[in-house]
Parts: sequence; C-alpha cells; structure tokens
Amino acid sequence: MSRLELPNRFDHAELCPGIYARWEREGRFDADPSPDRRPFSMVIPPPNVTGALHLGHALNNTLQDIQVRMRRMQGYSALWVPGTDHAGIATQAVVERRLREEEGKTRNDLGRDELVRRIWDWKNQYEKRILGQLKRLGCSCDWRRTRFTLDAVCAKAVRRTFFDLFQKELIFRGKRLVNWDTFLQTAVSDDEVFTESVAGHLWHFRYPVIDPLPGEPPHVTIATTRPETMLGDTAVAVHPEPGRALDRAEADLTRRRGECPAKERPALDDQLDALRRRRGELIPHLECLAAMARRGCRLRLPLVDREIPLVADAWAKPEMGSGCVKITPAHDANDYEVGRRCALPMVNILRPDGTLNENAGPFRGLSIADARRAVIQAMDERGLVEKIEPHTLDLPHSDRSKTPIEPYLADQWFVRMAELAQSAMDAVADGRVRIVPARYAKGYHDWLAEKRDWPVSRQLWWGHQIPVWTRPVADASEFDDWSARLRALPAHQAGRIASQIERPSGTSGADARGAGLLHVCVRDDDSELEGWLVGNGFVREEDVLDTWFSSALWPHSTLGWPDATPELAYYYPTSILITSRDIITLWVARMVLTGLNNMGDVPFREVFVHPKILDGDGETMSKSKGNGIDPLDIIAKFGPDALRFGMAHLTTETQDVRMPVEFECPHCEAAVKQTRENRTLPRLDCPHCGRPFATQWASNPEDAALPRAAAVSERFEQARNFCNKLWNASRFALLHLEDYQDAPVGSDAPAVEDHWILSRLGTVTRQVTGALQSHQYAEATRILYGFAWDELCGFYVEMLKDRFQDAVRRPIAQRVLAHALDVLLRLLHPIIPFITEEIWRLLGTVAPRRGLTPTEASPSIMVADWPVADPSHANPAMESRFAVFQAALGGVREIRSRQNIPPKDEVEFSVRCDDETARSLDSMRAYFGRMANARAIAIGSAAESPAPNAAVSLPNMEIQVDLRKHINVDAERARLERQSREVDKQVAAKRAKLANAAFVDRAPADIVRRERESLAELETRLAAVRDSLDRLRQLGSGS
RNA sequence: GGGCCGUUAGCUCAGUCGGCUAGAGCGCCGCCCUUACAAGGCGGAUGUCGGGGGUUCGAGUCCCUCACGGCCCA
Repeated sequence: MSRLELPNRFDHAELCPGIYARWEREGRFDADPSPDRRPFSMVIPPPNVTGALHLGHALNNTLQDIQVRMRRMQGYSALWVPGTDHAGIATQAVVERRLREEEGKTRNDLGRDELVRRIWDWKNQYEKRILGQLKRLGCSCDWRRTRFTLDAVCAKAVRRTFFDLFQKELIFRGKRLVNWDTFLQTAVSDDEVFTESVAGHLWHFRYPVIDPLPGEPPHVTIATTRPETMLGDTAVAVHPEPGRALDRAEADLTRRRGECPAKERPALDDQLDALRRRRGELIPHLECLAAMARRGCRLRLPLVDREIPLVADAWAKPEMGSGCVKITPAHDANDYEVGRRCALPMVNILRPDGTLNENAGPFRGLSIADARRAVIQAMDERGLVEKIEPHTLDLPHSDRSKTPIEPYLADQWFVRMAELAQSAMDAVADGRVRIVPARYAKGYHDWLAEKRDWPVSRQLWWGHQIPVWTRPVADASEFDDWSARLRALPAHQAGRIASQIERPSGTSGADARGAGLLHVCVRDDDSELEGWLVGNGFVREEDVLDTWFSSALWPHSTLGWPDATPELAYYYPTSILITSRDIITLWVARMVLTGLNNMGDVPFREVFVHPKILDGDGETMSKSKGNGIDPLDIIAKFGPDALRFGMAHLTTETQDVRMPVEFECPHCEAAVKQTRENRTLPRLDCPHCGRPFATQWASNPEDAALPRAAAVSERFEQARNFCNKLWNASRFALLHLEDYQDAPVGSDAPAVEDHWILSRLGTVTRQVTGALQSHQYAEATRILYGFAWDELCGFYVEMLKDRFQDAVRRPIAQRVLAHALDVLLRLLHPIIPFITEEIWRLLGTVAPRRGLTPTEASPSIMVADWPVADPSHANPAMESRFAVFQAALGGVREIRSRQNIPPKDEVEFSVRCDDETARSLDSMRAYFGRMANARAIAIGSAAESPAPNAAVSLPNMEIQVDLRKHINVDAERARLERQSREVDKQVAAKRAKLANAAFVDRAPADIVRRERESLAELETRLAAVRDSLDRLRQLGSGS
C-alpha cells in the first residue's frame, strides 16, 4: 500500500497475521548458542492443556515477550522456550467427564491404552489452540524448541531424575495417609485440596468397657463427625494427665483474654466458664479413664465386635467433646500419628472407589453416605447413641472433582524433602535466586521450611509411569539372593539400575523382618532389561508421577538435560522466570530444588511475580464463575497491541488489579455490565437494543442459536486509542517525508524544539530502559504514553507543521522527526510489536537511512538496536525554556476558552516577564499563531497591558489577552475572583509555614529557600491577579 | 488462628528517599468536523488520600490501632 493512501486506522485484523508470519518465516524468534553474544533465556510457565488460555495467561506471556524482545534488541542471544503441560489429573478428569457425558463410559470400559490415546487427541487439539493463541498475542518464542511435559525429551529427564533420587534414597515408597479422591480414584496432594465449611453433626457414641472394675464406668463416650469411620477404629484415647492438660488450656485462654481486644472478651469468658465447669464434672471421670488406660483396659467396638484398647495419648483434649477421642489411624491424619505412637493396627475400611471393604463387616459394599446412615441406625438400635449435636466442620474437597476427600492409607511414592527443601531455601536466602517483589520470598521460605515429604504417585493413566519394577521377597536370604542376581547384571555395573527394599511399616506384632518388597528402578527406557525383570516376576508400578514432578524439571529438561547439549551449557541457568503468585510453592520452589539436584545450579537468577487479574467485584476470574475473558475476544475487538499495552499498563508493584467485565451486545455493540447476577445466565436481553443474545452458559438449542456476546472490558480502549494515535502521527510523518534526504544533524542548526525533543528522547530512553529492566511495566507505558501523545504529537509535530512549509527549514525537521519516530518505535516495540513493525517498514520506504548520524535501518524492528540515550543531547536549559513556552501557550489557550473566543478569531496578547523569560519566548513567537491562533504584541518587563484584557498569572509571567473585541467581563471576573481566593490561601499557608521558627531552624536549608522563593512567586502572582481584577472592576463600573 | 496485600476523583489505578499547590486514563461539563488522528483537538470541574492515634519543622508516604475487602496457609 502506498503511503499516500494509508488508512487512518491501523487495521490489526488485516495486518497482524502477515507480520507474525513474516517474523516466523525469517526466523526472527530462533535463538542458538552464540559465543560472541551474551545469553538471555527464559522458559514459559507451560500452560496446561486442559483448556484455552485466559486473560491471566495473556498478562503472563505479554510480560515475557516484552523482556525477550527487549533483550534481543539489546544484543543478547535471547531464547524463549515455549511448551505446554500435561496436567495429569486435570486433563484426565476432563476427558473422563466427556467420556461419561457423551458415551456413558468409564475409563475401565476403554482400558488404559485407549483412554491415553483419547487424552493425546485432546492434548493435540488444545496444544494447537494454545500455541495459536500465543502467536496471536505476538509471542516471540523459539517454536522449534516447543516442548510438552510428557514428550520424549521431558520423559527422559523425568526418568533420569526419578532414578537419581531413587538411588540416593530420596525417593521411597510407603504406606501413608493420603488425600483420596474417591471420584477420580487417585491420591491428590495437599495443594490440590481446598476446604469448605459444611454443616454437619457431632455424634456421641458409647463404647462398652470390657470387664470394668468396681467404680469404673460401664462405657466410654466418644464424639465424631464421621460416624462410619468407627468401623476402622483401633483404639480410644484419653489424655494421660487430664487435670494438667486442662490447667494448661485454662492458662492459655486466660493469657489470650488478657491480650485480646475488648469485644472478643465475652466469648473467651464463656469458654473459660465452660472450662471451669468441666473441671468439676469431667476431670475425675477422665482421671479414672486415664488410670484404666494405664492398666490396659479394653473396649468392645460395637457393630464389628472388635476388642480395642483404651490408650493414653495427649492428642485427646480434655477441654474438647467428651474428653475422649476415637482413633482411626487409617482414615484420619491425627489418628494416624496416634496410631504410630501407640503401635496400633491400622484398619482400612475403604475401597478405592469410596465404598466400604470387607473390614467393615456387615456394612461392606455400602457407599460412605449409606454406611453413615446405617451405622447411626445400628448404634441407635443398640442404645449406644448418647446425643447428636449440630456442628460445622471444615471438610477437605478435591480441587479436581469437587468431591469430599477421604483420608486413606495407601502405598505411595514420596520424595524426601529435608535436604532438597533446604537447598532451595538457601538458594533464595543467599540471593542466587532473587524473588521480585521480595515479599513473596516469605511464602516460599515458609512452605519449604515445613519440609513435608512430597507424595508423587498418582493413580492415573495419564502421565509418566513410574519406572520401578517390584517383586515380593520372603526373607533376608531371598533378598540377598536377588540382590546378587541384580548386581550381576551388566546394567547394574553400568549404573543403570538401582534397588531398594521396602519393609512393611505400621504393622505391629507380626514379625516382618526380612520379608518385604524389592523395588528395582531402571534408569533408561530399556526393553531388554525390563523384559528380564518381568520374566523374573517383577511387576511394573502402574502409578504415574505427579505432573509437578515433570514441570519441576522444565528449565533444564527443555534445554535437553540429561544430555550435555550446547543449549544447556549456554542458556542454563535461565535469566528469569515470570509467573503468577499462586504457584510459587508448587512450581517455583520445586524447580529450584530439582535444578540444584540435577544441574548443581539454580534454574533462574530471578523470579518476577506479576499481579492477578480480578473481575469488577474483586473476584478471581474463572471459567466456572463465568467472569473470565478470552484474550482472543479482546484481540478481535482491540488488536493484539492494545491487549499487550493494556496488560503492561496494569502491571504495577501492588498486588492485583480489577477489571470490570462487560458483555458486548452482538447486535448493537453496546456494552452490558457483567454482574454477579447476570454472569451465569444463558441468555440476556440487551438493555439498549432490546434484542436477546447468548452467553457462554447457553445450553438449550434455543439459547445456543442466538448470537453470542463476547466478554470484554473497556480497559483496553485507552491502549487501542494510543496505538491509533501512534499510527496517525506516523502517517503524518510519512506524508511529510516524501522528499526526505538523509544527512547528519549538526548541533548548531536545530531549532529550540529540536533540542527539546532530543533531550526529552534521551530522558525517556533512559527511563523506559530502567523501568522495563526492573519490571516496572506500568511505569514504562506511562512514560511512553505521555511522551508520544503529549510531547511528540501535542507539541513537536504541531510545531513542525509550519517548518514543513519552509523549504529551508524543512530538511532538518524531517531528519529530526524521522529520528525521533525511529527511537520511539524501538522503545515501544517490545510492548506493541505489530504496529511498530508495520510503521518501521513504512518508514524504511521513505527514510531507509536515518539517525542524527544516518545509518541504514534494519530490515525488521525486531533486530534493530535497543536505543541508548546519548548524554550529549541532555539539555536541561532547553527543556526549561520550552516549559516556559508551554506554560505561556497554556495561558493564552485558557483565556481563549474562558472567554469563548471562536477558534477562527485571532487574538493579541502580551506577556509581562523578566528579560530571560522574554528571550525564551521571543524565539517561539511564531508558534503561538498555529497553536493558539494568537499573536504576541509585546513580551518583556515593559509590556503594556492592553485594555480591556483578560489575564492569567503564571510563575514569573503574566499573560494578558487583548479583549477589546471579545470581552466577557462576568466570566473573567468570576474566574479571577476564584483564582484570587486560591492563591491567597496558598500564600497564607506558605507564610504560616515560614513564620514557624521550628521549620526554618530544622528543615534543610534548600527546602526553606525553595519555600521562600515559592512564597515570593505566589505573592507576585496574587498581586497581579488583584491588579487585573481591579482594572476589570473599573471597566465593569464604567460600562 | 497465622501470614501477605489493598482501601487515593463517579470508575480503574499511579504516586520510588517524608518536602505535594496529590496525578493519569475513562467518565462528566464547555467549545471545535483546524488539511496525521472525532478512537481526535483545546479548555474546565471533581479528593476528609478508609477512621483514629503517634513520630516529625513537615505524613498519601514512617509507626501503632480499628474497620472493611481480597489472597495464601493451618
């Protein structure tokens, strides 16, 4: 398209795909190790393939792209590795749900291979969509290096890591209580669990005492929120020293009462009263029970008719419930610990699907809910229910299936965290990894400090299958025998297999010494060796690894580890990780510890944590709430550059950002505010045009047939308008550069405004570079916006319009303009890459050689040099001269506007000021004509006041506009009176401040001096305003 | 219960070392289709900086406290 017929809008929909395709075709995103350049590298936080990207991803990836584009321009070999995450449990859950809904089948109907194949199909579809979204956003990833956490390269890294940790005995298998999702039938980690308060009951049950001695009660009472778990009870606990424990509880409460605010006191008083009542009623009874526990008293567990001990353990709290607590080690985390302390048996009563197993006796086969009802009824029939109270409890739920979690005793693989966690803590503590903003380091540290072993097995089919083969061994000699056979294998000598023996744990009584399970871990994919193991009775572990296990390796697995690739040598550690705060522990911490373990070095030097995007009500956006925005909807409406600029603009140091969401009516394009009420409705009627439209919730055919409204936000309008402004300023430049000739721009020839814009350009370059390098994205956009809009467009371009009419002054104006635009485009490019590339191309057609010392422009702005401020252009004197001009111009414009003088009518004005100011303004006289349709008739200390006039008093000058033709006395008088009051107030405040001896004595001298100057200036101004007012009054009374 | 964060114009947000006569965008009001741009230009109005206390010559900024909201952990 010719420059002359450039449209007045940048057609992003038309142009962006082609621009992106050209970058890709020309290999602009590709990065390879190059010894002569510094490396910059970054791995994408891999979006999971469960669904499409949302606005949070748009923010995350925009910031990454800004960094990598800037670094590339700065001459780094800048690599951004893209990829996606297989998100084991989430993706399998989505595919299984569809399978059930669409075909009525379960995963077992399909079998492992077929289910996994279907999940791959899903993955392929969504990976394509996700990568497509990233491209639409403009991301400059090296797509040749796209990875997937379940691909062959990552698989190799996962297997090698597992093997290494296994060999170091940092991985082990054991029976542990896990969070069991009975719906998905897998263990989930603590991080995949959320708690929700649920209204329930507290059932008080009686367990008969076997052969009570005289004076001992015939039964003990326990309270439970989960009655069905009594089938798995293996003890009842009472505190060993109930009296003392109660004393401590009371002392604690008393202390809290002393420290708490007054309004909480009554509640604590109530608790204290209850405690004291208890002491009288309960303690003798509990002391008796404690004695019974010491003598080895046993109870009869009703319904399953099992003898269980009464044990003494501090977990039983005398201040709570009946003072006794039932112990179900296989189904409660606290009870599990009691079970271990007291060597209790652990009776599992659940099958993986959440129904009860044979240990539940007559209740076998029932679901948990049914069993609960049946247990309550059976206990009631036996007269063993003492009472039932309402009770709210915090019930853990699976984040994936939204069903209640059952604590469940299962065989699991764990990563031992003690040393690994410590290494990751040290890396942040000593600054090898810097977390920005620093406050997030605390959460990282606290989480790691718990050093909780990481359960890594998942009972899923979608994921990295654990590379361990197991067979039972009956005794020590059989173990020795197998150990010898394994040692004889060549693979063993080559260090490619490792073995561990697992002894049964948690059991008591049975002599398990010698017997156990022999686990063999195989380092590499080796069918021969695996065949040998299977042939010798070893069975491969069916479970797969937690997704985070593979994500934890991402910074080095994507670079080819465990192979010693050139990429790994050159690009590792990566320069920075940019991510969101919710995965600092889950992901960032784990990357640090695996990086240290596998590579001996941290995975990244810096972690930048960016804000989260909330909706207009301050809630997190999510698909299930219906308040999310699809970035593609924003791109369709505003363009990728506007989305990116908008994202950068809201990335401030503080935490989160609210983004009011609105539907865009597909009929009339009116914006309809999204509210808590309407955001989940399947259809809405547009309040503007009255016609109905569908939302994402439309499901019935009638609703779904309606046109769908996109969810958008007006917060991108500013950014879109900015792009448009830039586009049009560039159009102006291109139209006036037709006859551009490159030549060096000397230091003498340029005009005031040239010096000014060059000086400002240097400042802006310095500020923007600093802001982007320190992740102050909002600051960078603010500086660029203000400079481009107000200074370059609002002043510089306006002032060139006259010069362009002048053949003598035209060439230098063209050169400076071309240069200024060139620098501005480069500074903006990382943020708004598409439009800057297009303008760069167009600029190249008229001004291929540009700059103050002309050089050939690069073929793509992507490979142009990042601007560096030239200190010799810094010109504070010229900037302050210009500021005087801007102020004077503003004064004239204000008077025009106040007086309602038609723009076509020229006005005359004078400026009364000191000589220095007069010299500054004198050189700018001509510009008042074009920019304010005003003509200066006098400038200087002797400038006469035309009469009548309207005046505005500014620092060091008074502007007076001749109003003989225009006077609006009332408006002028009102304005001056208001101004007089304002200035008077300021003068009074200043005088008071300076009259304060403490201030004058104690404040720094230059502050005091500035205040004095400021007061003098204000006083002059006040006098001028009053003077004008007096003259106006005379005029008014005379007319 | 513990931790982190927020509360500044009607809305969404800046405000770095305490020196402020507190800013931006949107919205609002007035004028203008001026030959780059009406997604524009020029001008204007709008604030108990959440409440209270303290430190200081001086507090939006530092400290304490209360209220409300959000997030994380238990």
